Amino acid sequence: MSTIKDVSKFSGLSLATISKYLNGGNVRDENRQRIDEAVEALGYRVNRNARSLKTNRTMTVGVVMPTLSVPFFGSVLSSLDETLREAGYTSFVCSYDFDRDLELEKLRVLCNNNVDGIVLAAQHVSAKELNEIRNSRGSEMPMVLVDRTISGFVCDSIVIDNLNATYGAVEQLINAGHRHIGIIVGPLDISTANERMVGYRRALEDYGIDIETGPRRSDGQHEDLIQIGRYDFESGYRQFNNFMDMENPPTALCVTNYDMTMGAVTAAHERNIILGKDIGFVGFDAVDLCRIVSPPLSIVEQPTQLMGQKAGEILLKRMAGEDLPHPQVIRLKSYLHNRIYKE
Amino acid sequence: MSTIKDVSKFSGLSLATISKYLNGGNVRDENRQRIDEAVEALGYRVNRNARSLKTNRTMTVGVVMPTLSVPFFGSVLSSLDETLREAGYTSFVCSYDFDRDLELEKLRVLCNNNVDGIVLAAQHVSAKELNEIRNSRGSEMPMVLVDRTISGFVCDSIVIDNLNATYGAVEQLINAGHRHIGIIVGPLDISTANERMVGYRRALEDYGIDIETGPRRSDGQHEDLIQIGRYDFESGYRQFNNFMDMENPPTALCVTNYDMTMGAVTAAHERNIILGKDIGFVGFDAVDLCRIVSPPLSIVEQPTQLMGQKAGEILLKRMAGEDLPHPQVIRLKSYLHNRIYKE
DNA sequence: ACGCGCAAACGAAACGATTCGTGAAATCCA
DNA sequence: TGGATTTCACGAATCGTTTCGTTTGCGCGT
Repeated sequence: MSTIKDVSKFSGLSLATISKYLNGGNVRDENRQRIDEAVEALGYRVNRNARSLKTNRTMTVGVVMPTLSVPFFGSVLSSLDETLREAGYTSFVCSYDFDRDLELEKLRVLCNNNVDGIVLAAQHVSAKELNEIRNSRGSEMPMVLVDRTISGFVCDSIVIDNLNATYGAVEQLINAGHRHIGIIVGPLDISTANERMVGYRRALEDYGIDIETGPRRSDGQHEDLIQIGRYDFESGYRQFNNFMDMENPPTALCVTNYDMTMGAVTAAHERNIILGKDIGFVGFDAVDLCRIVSPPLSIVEQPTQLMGQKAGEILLKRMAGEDLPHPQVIRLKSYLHNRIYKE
Repeated sequence: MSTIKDVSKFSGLSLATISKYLNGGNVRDENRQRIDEAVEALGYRVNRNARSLKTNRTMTVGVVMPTLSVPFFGSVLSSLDETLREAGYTSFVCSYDFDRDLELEKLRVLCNNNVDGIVLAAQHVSAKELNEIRNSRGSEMPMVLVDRTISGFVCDSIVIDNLNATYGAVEQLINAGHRHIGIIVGPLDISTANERMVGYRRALEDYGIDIETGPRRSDGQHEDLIQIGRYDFESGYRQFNNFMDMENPPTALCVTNYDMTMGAVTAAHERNIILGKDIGFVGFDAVDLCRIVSPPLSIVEQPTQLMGQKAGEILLKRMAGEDLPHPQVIRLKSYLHNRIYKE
């Protein structure tokens, strides 16, 4: 592999001149040509390691996600990457596969590789650990949380207004006359799941509906209208069936992510339950489905693209050293595709 | 940020000794302690850039995928990452979002960042370009193709035996008595799609069934039993409907990836067609579905985990400098979950 | 007590870039 | 044409490691 020295020898110019030109500086036209020639002839390419050693910048961003098997994150990543790329940064993506230890390890590895910034959809990691990571180098590591936040950790974040997302969904079901409404949420240690549950609770509260409202089981107990899943297909499928197997099933259902929505829809099909007609239904994320299933489903759509873009923009600013008023928290609105069933 | 020099000063030992110890060398017990103390006290962490500059190794692997929004790749990535991680490597994932230019760019960027090896699910890039990339540094860059290959590019690859996958699927349909069988394949510039189509053709051929066999349209023309989709939900949905809208629809269908299978299943539900009963059906990848839908679907399952693992193993060997007999091509068998419909 | 051998510590030279201060050349204007 | 001013090239130091060849020092046997 040829180095800048070789280029220097080949062209008869000094190291400094070559370097300057390569970084966008001005050189005499004649020299520009000689350098170009030399670079071409030698197949020279800068050694990023050497450069980074001097400049303390790698022009890379580390991205850490819970998984890469869920389209939601794929979509966020895609626009995030685009935003960063336009500014000359490359994003390196890691998944921690929902694993606690791996989540921390990936963050550490990225830091050790001197990324210039980090985008993180956090789950298990604690505020203390995150602070440690953020301060694990000279200057504070630029960092943006997406989708999920960690309580107690003050940080730029781009999240969905999850509370109002489910609030709106449930509100719509209430307005359609439902009073006995179930919800399938995700693991409560994930901030989004928790917020979505709160939105559900608050909607019922605001409309004066006791969560325990509705028929009782024959043993006098209320059946639990909040079912906790694991954000996967299986959970949606199983919890939907749980609901339907109740003595007094809810008359409407809200399902709070893509995979679980798919699971619930599948289960419904199997039981010949027409969603939107036989029972009220609002799903999450599955916008393709909502266009295709008939009758169309009501779906909460999350602005994944925007989320990735905003995250990128803020991170870029931080990396550029702009100091914004400290914790920039952007709460994006979701959009409720509202399809009222008509005969 | 403190450097190894600081550690040296703090501990009173020389640079060389510290470095040696940090890289697993032997030092006197007393010194080991002093170094540990110093490292702890100063919060020292090695600078990977400086290290890489000297060693010419970064202990990182670049992974380039067509997209991150498809569970298939997510699953491959997960086991690949695990395999590499166990050997001390970190994998950095990039997606090219099906884009030609981006595919090349990502590869280049990775090379410039001095990854020690590359795993690639290739689509648009040419053999020539790949060779250029592979030789764009002193020694040949270790490289493994997964899932998709590029004709003319000689390289270690882990792929599915796609031909026999569809062959087996179609064979099963034939054995069940079908003679008028349709297939939905992906874009033919993707090697997997092409191979799957060939498998379909060959099965029909081997069983003496003319692809043109079956009833003709009223205008005397045969209708096309090979529909080309784009490997997405939409395609599966649309092409399924295309098939069913034919004058003489096929009596059985093979759908050749996850998203298109989901699309087809959705369309079938909408038309009240029971797959496996009303028409013969074999899908791809959607193993969760096959367990859940009733009657269960016949599904071709691809060994994604194994694929990631094998890719990792071979890459590790290459990076370690082992020279295996040149192009290692591993062709993994898919598994046909065969559910015969019974009343 | 002496020297031998081995293990461990050391000094210094890289690795391949950037950058700062300086000086030479080119350009300008009167 | 000469001096002022700008432009551009250069040398040398530096970033934080690893590593090679050498020296130091410890323990042991006789």
